Amino acid sequence: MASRTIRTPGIKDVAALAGVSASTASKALNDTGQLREATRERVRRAAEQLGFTPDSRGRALASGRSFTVGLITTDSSGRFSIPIMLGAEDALSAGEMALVLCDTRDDPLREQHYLKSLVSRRVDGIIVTGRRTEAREPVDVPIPVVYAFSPSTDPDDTSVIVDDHGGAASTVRHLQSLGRERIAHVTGPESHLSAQIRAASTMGAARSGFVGQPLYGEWSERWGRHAVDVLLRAEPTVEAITCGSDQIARGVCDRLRELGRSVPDDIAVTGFDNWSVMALASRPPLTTVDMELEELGRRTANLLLDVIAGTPRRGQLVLPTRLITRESTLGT
Amino acid sequence: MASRTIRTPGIKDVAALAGVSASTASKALNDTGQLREATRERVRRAAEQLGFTPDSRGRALASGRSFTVGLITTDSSGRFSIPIMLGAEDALSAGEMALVLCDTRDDPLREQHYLKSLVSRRVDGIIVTGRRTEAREPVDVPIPVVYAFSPSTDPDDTSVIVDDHGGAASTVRHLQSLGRERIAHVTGPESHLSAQIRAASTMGAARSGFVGQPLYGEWSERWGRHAVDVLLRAEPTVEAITCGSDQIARGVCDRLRELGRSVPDDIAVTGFDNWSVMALASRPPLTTVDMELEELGRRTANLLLDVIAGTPRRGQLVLPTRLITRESTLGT
DNA sequence: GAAAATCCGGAACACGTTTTCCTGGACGAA
DNA sequence: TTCGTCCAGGAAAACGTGTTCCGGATTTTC
Repeated sequence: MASRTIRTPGIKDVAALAGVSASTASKALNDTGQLREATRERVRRAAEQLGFTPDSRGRALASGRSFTVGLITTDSSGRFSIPIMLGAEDALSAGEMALVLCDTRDDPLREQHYLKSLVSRRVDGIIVTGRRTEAREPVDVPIPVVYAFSPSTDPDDTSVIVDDHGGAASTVRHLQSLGRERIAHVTGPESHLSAQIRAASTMGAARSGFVGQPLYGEWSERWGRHAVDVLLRAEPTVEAITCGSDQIARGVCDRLRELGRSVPDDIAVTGFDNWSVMALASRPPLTTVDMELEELGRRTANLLLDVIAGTPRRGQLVLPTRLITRESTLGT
Repeated sequence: MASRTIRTPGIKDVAALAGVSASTASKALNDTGQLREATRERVRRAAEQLGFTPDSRGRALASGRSFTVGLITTDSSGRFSIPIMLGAEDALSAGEMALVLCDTRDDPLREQHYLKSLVSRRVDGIIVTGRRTEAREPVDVPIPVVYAFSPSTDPDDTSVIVDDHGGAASTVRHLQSLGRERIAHVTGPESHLSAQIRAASTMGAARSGFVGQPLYGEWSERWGRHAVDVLLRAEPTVEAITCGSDQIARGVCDRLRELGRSVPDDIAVTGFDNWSVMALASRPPLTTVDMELEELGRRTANLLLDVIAGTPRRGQLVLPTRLITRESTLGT
């Protein structure tokens, strides 16, 4: 029993080595209290020598905060949640906050479980994000919550969302500035709010230039290709096609090329998402709308930090999108 | 000063309501100690009535564990880290463990920072993952660590890696079973270990049937398209092309179709990764190798739990891949 | 030289839980 | 009745830190 298990040194060990009390050591390391500089330095050296790392569990207990926030996502496999997550993590880590990840896999039971776990961990706040732009039921926890991408149905909650409307309108204005008037729109399922909004905004911006009706389908290249056939049969004079996603736009480009129509000379095409693997691999590369999701994640995190700090900002914050112009409208 | 700020109820509140001491309440709720069933029930009811949620910070302090593990990833935007992360999170959450996410963005400084933070949080263990299959420097922390995807250079560390060799060989055997003998290989940069290994294994499995040399390039559709031109010029009699990634394979298929060559009737094609957005959108859909990364994440997490529990399993664990057969080799 | 102001550092407590040890009572056996 | 055994539950310590308060020492002031 001579040698006990080695322990990571605590503040008491540091204090002992420096010849002071634990409380003095705490003050020295946190630059608080009234201490002689010499003492401070002595403690610092002792801490360094022992490789002291403060135990944040103790700190959390003492401070009443955990310096942790939870991220609840209904689908982290999706390409929307990921950048949001990364942006949030980035902003939080700057504030010495850790992010614990909870993927509910769209299961309400799992969500309840995770919420309970986060409450139990006394996280300082929670970010809730989803895959759709439809508003979602607010979560019921005694902890600050901010919603990202999928807003809360309660308008008094804090939500950060994408400006689908502005994004769609920006593609139309861009095309109009290039002299394209007759504009069509191909997008995903009509049941998706984002598809509806983008379609409505596109029609609104194109005004009388809009040809036919929005073509609703699915978020796939296959649908994009098929939609071209449908569209050209009905509206052979179309000058530009705005698409609800880059996948659709890529399908549109592929089909147009197969039909011998030049993009953008004959018909200009725009996408939505700036999903690089689609937008850049498309032939030609796509002019598209970047939702700046990573920035959205950062903003969300900072908003959450504000709420935690006691200065909440209620309501929906709509973040602007950015138009990325490439060959599919500009040519080479 | 009559009413204090509302607090979330602690175990003492539960104990008071049930008319017992805090320690008794703890025993009742944890099914430990010697208590009358009636007392247990009384405490449970009190806890429920108050909506009591145990504070895991206190528990962590008392138990010496934090029930938290860290995940260090050098690139979480990449499509390899994500599934690993999700698999790990899945396996860990089953064990009531939380996962804190640390994206180093390939910056050694950030990595150091995160490691320090995780040590400070006294996480029970750390998972380190990367974007490449090359071995990486081990991290230096007094905490159990398991490496996923990118193994540690120290063979005594615990690492879980993908069977690149077996995956490549499985595509060749599949093609041979379909009667294809003359097999070529198009892959990414020769500087990438995974490209080298997949190429070597392909050649080894194809034996004398291998035509020419492996074509090294980049992980892009563009390179896949270009490689077809190079290959057909040099080896017009090739019967199958195995590719180092689905992106390359998709490019290969596209170019072959443009040249009027049928896939798979004239030339069969295989990919690698089973990246659905590539493999399924390709025309035709790709036979490819699924690295089962989510399973890899789960296995990694379970291995870490073993290490934490005190039964480490040292060395490299090579996880098998799964061949997914689709029209690019089978036809319709 | 004495009183007052200032500075430094330590003791004690708080945070919320678990765990170890202990006590008082009930009960059975001799 | 007395002793021993067993059981239910309480008191206290432990985990590691931050903070508040307080006393002693040193310096300043008259």
